[in-house]
Amino acid sequence: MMTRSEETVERILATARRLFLEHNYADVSVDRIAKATEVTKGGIYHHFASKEELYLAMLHADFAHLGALFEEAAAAPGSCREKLGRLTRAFLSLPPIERRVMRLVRRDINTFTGPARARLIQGYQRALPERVEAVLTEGIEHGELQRSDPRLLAWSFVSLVEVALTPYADTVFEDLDHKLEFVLDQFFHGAVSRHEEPTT
Amino acid sequence: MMTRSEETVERILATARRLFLEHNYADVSVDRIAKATEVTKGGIYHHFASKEELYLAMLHADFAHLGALFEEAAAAPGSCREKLGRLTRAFLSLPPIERRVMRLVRRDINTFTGPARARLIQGYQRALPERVEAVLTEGIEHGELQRSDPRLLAWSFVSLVEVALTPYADTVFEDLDHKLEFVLDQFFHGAVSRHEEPTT
DNA sequence: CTGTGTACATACCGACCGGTCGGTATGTCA
DNA sequence: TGACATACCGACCGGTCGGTATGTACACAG
Repeated sequence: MMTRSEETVERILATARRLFLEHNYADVSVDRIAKATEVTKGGIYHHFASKEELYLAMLHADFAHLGALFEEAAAAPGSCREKLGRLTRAFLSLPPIERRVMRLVRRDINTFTGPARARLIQGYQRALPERVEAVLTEGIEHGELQRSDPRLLAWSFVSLVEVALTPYADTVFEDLDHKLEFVLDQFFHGAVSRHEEPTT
Repeated sequence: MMTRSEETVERILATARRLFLEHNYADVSVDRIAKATEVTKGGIYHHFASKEELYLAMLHADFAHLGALFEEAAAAPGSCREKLGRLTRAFLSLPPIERRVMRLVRRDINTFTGPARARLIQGYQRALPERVEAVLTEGIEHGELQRSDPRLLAWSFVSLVEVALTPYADTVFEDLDHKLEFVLDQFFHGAVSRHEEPTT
């Protein structure tokens, strides 16, 4: 069972997550988080040493959570494409608020410097791009993919997924399956006209 | 010849560009720009109505400049791939500071709301993604590319170029040509092993 | 019932920010 | 040379922010 303290911390983190997703790091004041959580600023500073620590704690918790999810999706057997498909499906199936956490890093990364920044990047890398990279490295070794830098490919893939997350993309695709197909096809086969017949 | 006023404005814009590239919009105070330009805050507010206007003026000037450059690169005749190649080469050949301006929008976009935000997005869209989209639309009509949403493809392509802009990418590729080849190959043909022989 | 630590609330500080404003130095033209 | 505009300075204001110092309600141990 949760102690009252733990529960308060969770409430603060949930509120902070929501606000930080909607606004800039700088535009979300500690007092604002406090009021939205129905706590006071003093209450927040009882649980967190600084605004920065609160922000980082929130992000790293989500990184750990999402990282485990992706790990599981990539672990099951199958081809490179199947693994990436499962991983991406897991991502796209997340509730929007959790999904968008992964974009926060890219947005607010310049707010931090030094070790905090390094940890932030590392946390993000481990949660998503490195999982993708592992799958791709395997794909290259098995001859499924041509020899290319796996990290760069991983970033390309993640970028492609992010494009599919835009509101505009939702107007293009009927459902998640079509969206997923676009991402995978574009990544694996590119945009050129394909002349080979479908393997009926 | 430049008047003294114009010259000062240019100096302010140049300093602002540098600082805004290095730090968040919120973290760059008007006073900071003033000190770095060796002007006072009052001096800046003589030329610009607000911090926001200063920021937007800087970005839109760059958008116009870069947009014209890309327009020219895409205008010359050739296949879809050749056009994108020229456009991307023009981009990659820019001095780093000008190149990175295009990433600013994505980073600071959440700082603004309402019309300023809309204009910002529009300015960026017109300068880069729409040029790419035009080339791709043509490519689809000519049968070079498979039928797919051109805007989504354009964003995918731009994302791919952005990946190639990371410092890590510089450690992977020997020179600009290899980098360009990676971007184009990945976009047009994807990551799978290609079994067809090279067209000697 | 009393002591003691935890979990907050309240009040406040110092720094800083965007923006204003009165004044001044430097022209430019009549 | 005087009238006026432009370019710029520097002090200042109201407001907000992150962070702190202090008070207090309450759970639980003895």
